[in-house]
Amino acid sequence: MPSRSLPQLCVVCCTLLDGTLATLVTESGGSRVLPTDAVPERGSVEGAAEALVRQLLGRAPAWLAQAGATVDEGLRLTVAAIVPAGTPAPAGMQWIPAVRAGATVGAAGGASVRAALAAMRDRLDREPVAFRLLGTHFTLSDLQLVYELLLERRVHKASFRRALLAAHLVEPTDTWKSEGRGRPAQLFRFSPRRRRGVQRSVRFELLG
Amino acid sequence: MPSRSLPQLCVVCCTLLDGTLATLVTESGGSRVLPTDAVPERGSVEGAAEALVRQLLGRAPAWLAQAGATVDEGLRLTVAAIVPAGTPAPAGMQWIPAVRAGATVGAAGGASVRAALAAMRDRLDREPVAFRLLGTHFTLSDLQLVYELLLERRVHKASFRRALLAAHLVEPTDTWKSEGRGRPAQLFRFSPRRRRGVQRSVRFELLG
DNA sequence: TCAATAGTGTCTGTTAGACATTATGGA
DNA sequence: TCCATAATGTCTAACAGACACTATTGA
Repeated sequence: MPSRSLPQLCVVCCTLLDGTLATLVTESGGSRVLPTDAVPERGSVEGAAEALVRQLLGRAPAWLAQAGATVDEGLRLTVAAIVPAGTPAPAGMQWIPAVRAGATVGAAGGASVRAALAAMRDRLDREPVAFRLLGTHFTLSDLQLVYELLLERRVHKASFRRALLAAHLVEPTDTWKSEGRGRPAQLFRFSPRRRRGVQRSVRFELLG
Repeated sequence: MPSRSLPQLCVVCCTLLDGTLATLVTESGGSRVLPTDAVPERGSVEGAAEALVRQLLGRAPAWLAQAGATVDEGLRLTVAAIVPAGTPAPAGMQWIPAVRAGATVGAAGGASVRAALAAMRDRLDREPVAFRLLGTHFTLSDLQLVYELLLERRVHKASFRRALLAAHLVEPTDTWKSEGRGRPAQLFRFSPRRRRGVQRSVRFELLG
């Protein structure tokens, strides 16, 4: 039987750091690579990715999603993971800005980072991606920042808040956060919808 | 080295048949299974899926997308594929309605079918999924039917046509299709947008 | 008082969805 | 004539985006 490289599992672990999206990389002899492990023979892809994050950071990710598979030099699955802001990087690892990560972790790693960011963006309106990047309590400005980072575009403040509250997706708490200057911001909690809102129109965002 | 089952590539090949979505299955000793091949050691997942469809049906798929990976008993990648309506099933294979396929091809196969349908639905507004299920020419009623099949909900006719034409996503031809009864319908062509339309609002379709 | 950020009220143009109506074929 | 399907016109409520404004803190 010919030697066949084992399928690899590559995790793009993202968090919020200094107002930007950051990705976990391991320093490996001068260069940086994404954390990787072998795909197990039993279980699930998500379970293996969760175990890998837990082994690296000491805590389970708050959210996970598959982001694609490639076979350039052996099969390689990419999983996007989210850990809440404030998780420290252990020795030998670093949080680096996601926008720079693509150029830092090699060609295959860069493709994985882009695929993971796309997976998070595509699920932003169906899964609690933004809420998992934040903690349990957050201001609406925090939440808007996360949406703008993931969508890579500006979001209109008044419309954002209106739609958010109309969907009953967040609920206010009785605490406020003061950041030095400016009016203190009210803290909100994630409030999962009971039922899917009526989806009305059909979107055509099609390129060529 | 322990024997390790090779990664499998499973294709959920869909087409339009008698006004429903149909999926290609192979008859294998009384039971039906999804077409499967080994994942190659070089190349790409999409390339391998395309080759498998070409080998089965004698033609390349009109569209492809990865739909996920599972490791219940060995690694298994699922790819969703589309071939245009009218492609005949070769000997030993069958088109069966996609809604029934989930219960026909076993547990793992059923999960693959559901994942493939979800992949098509999720990309419906970004990629020409519906147009690839149809031929080069189609009526707007045909197109609306495909959207309704993939979204699994009714679509409002007037709004659908308005949004479609406003996006310049289709262009009329000077031919009409008559189906026996009723007024003949004008045939349209797919007309890819040059640039992405301005994306405005943020959607919150979030469940719990 | 000023700068900075949070949050709201109002207006306007766009559009989704409802509904009715016309158009055009076959039986 | 009747039926079936295609296609369009109009109305209304909802809503996105713009803008201006108020609110509340620290410096």
